[in-house]
Amino acid sequence: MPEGHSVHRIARQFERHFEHTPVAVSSPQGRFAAGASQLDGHEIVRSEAVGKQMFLEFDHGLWLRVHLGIYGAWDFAGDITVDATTASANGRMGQTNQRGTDLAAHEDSLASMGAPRLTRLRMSEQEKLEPDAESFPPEPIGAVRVRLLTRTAVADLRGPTACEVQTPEQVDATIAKLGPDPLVGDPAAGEERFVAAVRKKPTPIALLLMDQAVVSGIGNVYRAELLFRARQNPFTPGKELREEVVRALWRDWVKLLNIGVATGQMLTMDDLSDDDYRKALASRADRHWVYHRAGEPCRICGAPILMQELGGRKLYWCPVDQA
DNA sequence: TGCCCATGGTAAT
DNA sequence: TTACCCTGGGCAG
Repeated sequence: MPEGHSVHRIARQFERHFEHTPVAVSSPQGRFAAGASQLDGHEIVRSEAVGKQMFLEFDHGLWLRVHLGIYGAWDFAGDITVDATTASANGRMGQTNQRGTDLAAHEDSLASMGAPRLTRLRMSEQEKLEPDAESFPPEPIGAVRVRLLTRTAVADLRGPTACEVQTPEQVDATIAKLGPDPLVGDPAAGEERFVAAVRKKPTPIALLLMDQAVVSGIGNVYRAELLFRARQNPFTPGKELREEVVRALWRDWVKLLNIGVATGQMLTMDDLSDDDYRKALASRADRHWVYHRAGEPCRICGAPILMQELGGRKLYWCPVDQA
């Protein structure tokens, strides 16, 4: 269930630890045996994320496309590192509140806290790094659809919605169906595509933000939080939104995505006091404006947050601030 | 300890 | 429209 930010982080792991070295590809679970044999022994030459999809290019021109879906996950083990960041992408660099450095220290400690050479990193909606005393490579845990193994690192994929070998043409076709991802291609062009797509549709903006053909990478959490941050009613048809409002939604998505990629967490309350910000980092609870807060008081006006199923997903909003 | 649900998209029906 | 993927966190008991 990772939203877009996690997939970019996962692609970065492959970039750092799996490119330009032969990869043994197997399917311990068996369901990807045929695909694995097409890729086995080749080198990965490129790792890309577009929205919630990830693409690994192999040196003979074939690609592996993976979509984690609601509970897919990658487990990395071996000589790998967690992505320690400077939090520079979260817009706080240079400010006086020290949050960026707090965050960097937090992640550094995770990566270096007596970390042995062999570590295990689970990347799904949350990230967990733990020492791994086992021998290398470790036994697959659970139903491993694909195992990618190099001399020093291993990545196990479990429970994906999509996992298939694609030709370059098929990759192009898949990406062509996706809306813009702020971290792929020209962000300004992405903004124009997003604005045009939203403003011609009668569909409620809450549905458009979740539509991967309109914009890539937004999931149920970011959708709810973006709409609250913009103080927009989720049911307003896209075509009725003022252009400035749609542009502001895109720019806020760019901001939240960058924070997510830098921190590995969906931090959506960036206007908190320093104290509350540390609490939000420390505990997973209470870190959102409206997501998963049905019945609880709005953090701004106190009105009970509403929840309604829309398009098969739960939508949360404040009936007063987003009237 | 067991049950339910979840930060999705695909494919069968 | 519904089943599937078949995991893991939260929570009731």
